[in-house]
Amino acid sequence: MHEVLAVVLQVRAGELQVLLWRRGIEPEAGRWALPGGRLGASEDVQTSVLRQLAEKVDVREVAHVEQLEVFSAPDRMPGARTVATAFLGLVPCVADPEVPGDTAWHPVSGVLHGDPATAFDHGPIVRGARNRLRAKLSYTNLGFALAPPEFTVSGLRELYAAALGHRVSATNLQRVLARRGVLVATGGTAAPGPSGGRPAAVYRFAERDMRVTDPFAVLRPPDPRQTVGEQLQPADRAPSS
Amino acid sequence: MHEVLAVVLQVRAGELQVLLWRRGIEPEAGRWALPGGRLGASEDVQTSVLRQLAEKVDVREVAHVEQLEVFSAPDRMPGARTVATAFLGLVPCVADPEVPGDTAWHPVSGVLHGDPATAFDHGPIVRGARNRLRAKLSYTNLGFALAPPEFTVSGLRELYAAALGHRVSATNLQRVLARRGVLVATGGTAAPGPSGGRPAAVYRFAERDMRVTDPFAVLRPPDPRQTVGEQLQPADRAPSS
DNA sequence: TGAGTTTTCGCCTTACAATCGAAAACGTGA
DNA sequence: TCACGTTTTCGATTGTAAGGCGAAAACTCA
Repeated sequence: MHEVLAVVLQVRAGELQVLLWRRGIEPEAGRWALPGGRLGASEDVQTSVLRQLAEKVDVREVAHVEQLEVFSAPDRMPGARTVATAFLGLVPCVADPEVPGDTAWHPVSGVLHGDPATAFDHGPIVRGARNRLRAKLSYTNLGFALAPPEFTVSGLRELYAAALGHRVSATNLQRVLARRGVLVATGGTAAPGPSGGRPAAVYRFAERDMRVTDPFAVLRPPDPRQTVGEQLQPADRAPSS
Repeated sequence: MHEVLAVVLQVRAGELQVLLWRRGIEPEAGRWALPGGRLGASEDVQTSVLRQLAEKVDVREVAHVEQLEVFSAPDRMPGARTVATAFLGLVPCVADPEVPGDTAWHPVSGVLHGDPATAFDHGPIVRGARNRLRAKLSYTNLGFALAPPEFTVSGLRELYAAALGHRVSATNLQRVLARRGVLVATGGTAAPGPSGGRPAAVYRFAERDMRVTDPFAVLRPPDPRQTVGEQLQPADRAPSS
């Protein structure tokens, strides 16, 4: 038996949260589980996870999906042996999808400390998803999947701080992402807050597909034409991990 | 049905090569396939791929194994629907494992151009493995899995050049890896070549387990104690991708 | 108009990769 | 034995990018 599981993450109330549903029946009744389900006969795993997610949230609100890892310990679940392919899904913070009654958002930091208790091996899966998100926020333009279409630098700073779990300098964020060509100024400005202050410039992400922005400078080809063997293929541009 | 597939890579004759076996029976008879096979009932996918690999090469020669990706297109193989979990395996260049008669090493650059022809979707799987190796060579100490226990900088340079597919500066390689604490001088020197020259210093890798050495400087915590939410767990040190 | 607030910009420091050149250590051949 | 070529290693320099700090800009409210 093969199942797919989705770790859907969103920054809500200044905190990184994960979508879980409360199991009503045994085994593990009362514990919280990741959305997902059985892989269908005529779909691949990515199609399957998007289909199953549609039962929990509006799929159009999921801005990015990628494969995480296979969990296959024989005893990871009671009953028939089940292999799980885990996915990471990201929802922009402006979306507020309607969720079924048994489903709710929970802060990731709490879940990783057992609050609330998770079913089966779903806790480690959430940890892996959070680690992947943190890493990719640093060397890709993945922020687009957490941010609204347009935003201010300080708004984006709060998103990054929540997702990364540490302070982020707005000055640096602006400069680093601008130099990499990730951020583009729209020209507009946002209304200042109630206590005044200079109006913030409005930005958007240049692209809304994931792209590696930090080409691991260490061992970069010294000259584009000095590569040996075959040339770089388009598929090589964004390694899945 | 679930199968595991291994992309076993090694630098041989100055070139990155992959271990393939020639299919003798239909379907796809005569084409070259990745080693692997059916997932057993009482093993997880990593155990399974190591077990199946033991039939092709001596497992003790595989210095590093990691999960790549799940391939699950319903029509990826004829017959019963089969989901494949692909793995990357690395063999040090000094090893020369005995392989069965139907099995042989092939240069990755040729395989990616259809020489020799590969079975099913194994071509794209090899491409994914090569891309993963190239990326991780740059920001981890993964070189230990391709190199002999002891080596000279110029020897290591050739390995990196073969795996990465572009020229690598020996001077920079030495300094970058030394500063990161990846390389350690043994104190010994290698015998000079037939045309003389200064004897090269002998180095080894400080660790033989994969470790991320470039902590994505961009959005690093400004101070270790300023992280919000939970602290970093040991499991967070080496994200699997 | 002045005080307070928030954002933005410029300068400085630090870290690291890449390049260049010199010095060190060896073999070969005159 | 001594000059020469070869190969490796080390030091100095340059360029790029990130992080930190503070000043200036732009707004609200009293």
